[in-house]
Amino acid sequence: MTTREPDGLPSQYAPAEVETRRYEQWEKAGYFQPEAQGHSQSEAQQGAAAPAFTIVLPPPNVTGSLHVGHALDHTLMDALARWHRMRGFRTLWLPGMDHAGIATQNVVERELAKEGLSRHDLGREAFVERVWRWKAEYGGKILGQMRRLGDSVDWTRERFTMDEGLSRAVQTMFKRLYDDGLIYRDNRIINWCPRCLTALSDIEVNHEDDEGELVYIRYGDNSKTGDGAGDRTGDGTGTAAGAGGGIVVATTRAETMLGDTAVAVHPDDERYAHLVGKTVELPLTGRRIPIVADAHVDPEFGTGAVKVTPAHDPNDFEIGRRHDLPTLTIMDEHGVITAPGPFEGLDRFEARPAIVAALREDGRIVKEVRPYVHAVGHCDRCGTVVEPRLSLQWFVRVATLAKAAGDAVRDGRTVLYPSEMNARFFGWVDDMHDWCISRQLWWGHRIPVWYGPDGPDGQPQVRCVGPDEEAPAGWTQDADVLDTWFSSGLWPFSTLGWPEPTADLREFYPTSVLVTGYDILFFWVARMMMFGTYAMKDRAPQEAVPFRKVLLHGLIRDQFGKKMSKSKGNTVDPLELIDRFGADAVRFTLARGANLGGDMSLAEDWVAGSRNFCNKLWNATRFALMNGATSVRSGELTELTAADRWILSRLSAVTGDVTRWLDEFEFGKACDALYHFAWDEFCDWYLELAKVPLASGDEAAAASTRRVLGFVLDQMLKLLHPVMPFVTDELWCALTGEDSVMLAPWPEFALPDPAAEAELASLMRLVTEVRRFRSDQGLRPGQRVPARLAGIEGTPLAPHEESIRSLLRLTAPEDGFAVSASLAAEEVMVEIDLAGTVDVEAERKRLEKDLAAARKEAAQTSGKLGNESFMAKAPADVIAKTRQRLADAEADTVRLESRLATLG
RNA sequence: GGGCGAUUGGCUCAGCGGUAGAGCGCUGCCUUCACACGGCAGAGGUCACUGGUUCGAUCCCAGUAUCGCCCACCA
Repeated sequence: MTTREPDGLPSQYAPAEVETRRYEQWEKAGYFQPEAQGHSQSEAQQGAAAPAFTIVLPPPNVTGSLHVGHALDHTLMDALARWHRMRGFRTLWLPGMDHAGIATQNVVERELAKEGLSRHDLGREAFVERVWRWKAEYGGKILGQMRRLGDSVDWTRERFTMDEGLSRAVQTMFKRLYDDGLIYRDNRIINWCPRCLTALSDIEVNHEDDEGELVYIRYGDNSKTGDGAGDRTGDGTGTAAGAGGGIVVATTRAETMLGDTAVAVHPDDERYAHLVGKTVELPLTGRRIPIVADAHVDPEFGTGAVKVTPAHDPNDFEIGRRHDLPTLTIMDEHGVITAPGPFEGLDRFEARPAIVAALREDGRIVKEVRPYVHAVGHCDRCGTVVEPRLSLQWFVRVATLAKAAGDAVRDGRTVLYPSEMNARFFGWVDDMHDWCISRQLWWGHRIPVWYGPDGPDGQPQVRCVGPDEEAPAGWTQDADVLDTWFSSGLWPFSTLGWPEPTADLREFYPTSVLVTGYDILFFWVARMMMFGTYAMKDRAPQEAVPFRKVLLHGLIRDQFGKKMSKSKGNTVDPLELIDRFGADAVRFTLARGANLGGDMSLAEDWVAGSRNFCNKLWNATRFALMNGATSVRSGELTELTAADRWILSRLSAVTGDVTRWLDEFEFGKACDALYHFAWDEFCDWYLELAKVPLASGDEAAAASTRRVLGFVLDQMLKLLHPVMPFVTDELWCALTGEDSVMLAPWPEFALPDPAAEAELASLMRLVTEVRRFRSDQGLRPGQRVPARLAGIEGTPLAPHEESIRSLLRLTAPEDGFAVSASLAAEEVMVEIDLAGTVDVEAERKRLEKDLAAARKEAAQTSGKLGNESFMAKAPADVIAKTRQRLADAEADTVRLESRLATLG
């Protein structure tokens, strides 16, 4: 039940209204823009320009909506941005979106299909126009969702990979690479998606284990004697080339045999040495093809003989080049057989069994068919099995670019977190294939190359056209567009105005940190580093890299540790969680689970737990306000009690810890530290202790406590703000009367007090001990019990007698007080009058259990101290600690024995 | 096929060469005047297995098992 209290704050935090109002206020005030952040509050930085802190948002697909992976990504980025803003950095978090070539085109094509149209019915220009219309209407849903999360991005600098400035950047980059000979066009085997009808780069292909068949086929015919291989075989050279003659090859893609133009064996393979240079007959076709020797062949695999299909397999293509074999294309772009004959017009997956069946008509040809599980490439976008296809495409020559990217990490100009990712990164950049960048799509950046009339060499003239150049009249532009990742690779600098020498580029590049899941380290990070170091090569090397740090966080799994996927139905919608628990709760849960390098699981229960934490903060602040707390500066903290000095000492520790953890991207540890400080130390102990002076009637003591309450709360809310922006802003403003905590200076408070910590630790041990007794005795928590704290005078706990009595609900001894139980704790004998109702058996059981534990501990530690090897080799501090443990255990033993004795 | 990581209470995870931690869940008591989205107390683990190094191993090393991820042009 929510009741409205006199202080104006209801007893439960209601996130929805606060979130909407606060976000609007922040945006309106311009806090997200570095220009409006007013960097004058930090004395340390006066006179000097505030340092810049930059994050570019990994641009989500224009087709996308916010999933829980984004929510984690964004929470970490926003926490970093907010933290740096509070520390006085000119902070820019730049948002934007990716045009997502294939994904977007597919979406719009599906929409067209509902109208019975294909993109070809519209034509290129109208189709692209239609995609833009789709974008205007439905695209970018994710941007609105980011506001719900509280993302403090600078909306005035939002960019899109297809907007005019970025398109110029793309064209400029292409032209520079082209002029430097780093872009070329070639006829090569590329990954082809027969459904999307476009080339794909290696990273757009996912390898999955599929069940297939390995078919052993005998090439060459020994039913007739005569030329070729047949007449020399059958001489016991093994099963491969054995009885029956010819040569047996193994294949998983039987249909490609129609395009075979050779059989290859290893040059050192003695089984086949006599066949090299001969020809065999290719079944079903009547063609004779040569047997060649090539070192690529693995003699151990299959029969050691490989069919060679240069037009349909990348390895075979290379073999074909080395041996000058013809390329025979037998399939069209849809994966339909085009080779004349009975299989023409069949889809590749229909042709495969059909061809095996046809081969089987002659019982001697198919030697064996065995089930075979092997990795097959699938289109990243639609899942269709990728077909290697020979075609004319554009490529980036990556060797030098990739090396530069690798060097940036090797030199420490860019640091990966966690560093375990270095090995993966190097493995990738050091062995990268040339990047196929042309796509047979309509949605994307058109390749800026134009073709004219034939030149002197009989080939059409080619010209790469820069952004400020005109193509010669009458020439035609290349029909293809660029891979989406080409433009995203420019993101850290194209968004800041490159290639123009803008002020933003000067100030905010290199960006400070890139935050992303480790799954796209290679997709995207490596490319940005290749392009960034190249585009900025006129800068000093350490200023050329696109980011100084890369934070790679784990993936989010469900509560059972399983990867989330739509097909499993175990996805979590972050917006629904925000609706139910509030954005701060979702953010805190994600940040708390974010351990460097580790994946995290997400369950609703934890979000509920974080929601409870928000509410705890809410009520702690409400309590403080109801008691007249206001924020003060640390200089106003005077007349401090031990409890005050204790909480201030703990605040000092958590301030240092949180700052350090954030600096190391250890969000989980920072959140844990704050959670325990706020809940266990501040709420459960300090607020309870504070009730004594607040209610004491001693106005000086109450005023001092109000100041400490206000100060600690003020600092604590600031420390929490990067991760929980909404609730902290609302509460901090209620406490201080300021407009927003967003630009409040980050706490640097340090007032450690070991003596106070020791004193309060002693108090807590005593209180806990007596509470346990009370619980064991079945006393209701609220029940007042007469008690005497015998012997407290002169101990460090003496000043706390009133607090102890308050925490334990102990009343002063009155007439007729009779000790029915006494517990020795912390040098104090707590004598309690239970009016004779003490449960002796329960107490005896408890004491005997504790006594057994204490004796065991004493025996163990004493044994250790009697061990010569231990005493000789263990370090002094360990021995000292062990001695202390023994002393404690012995003291406990004595104490417990005496308590047992008093039970009678 | 290659590389990397994981294996700790019911669940999800921290931790770390020297007395096992958290959150949630669980048990008992309690509407004590900030909060039942709460308070207090409590139960629960031979830190995957087998060896090794060490005075001492959950932690270091080797091997085994299981799981996960990334990379991959052996047909």
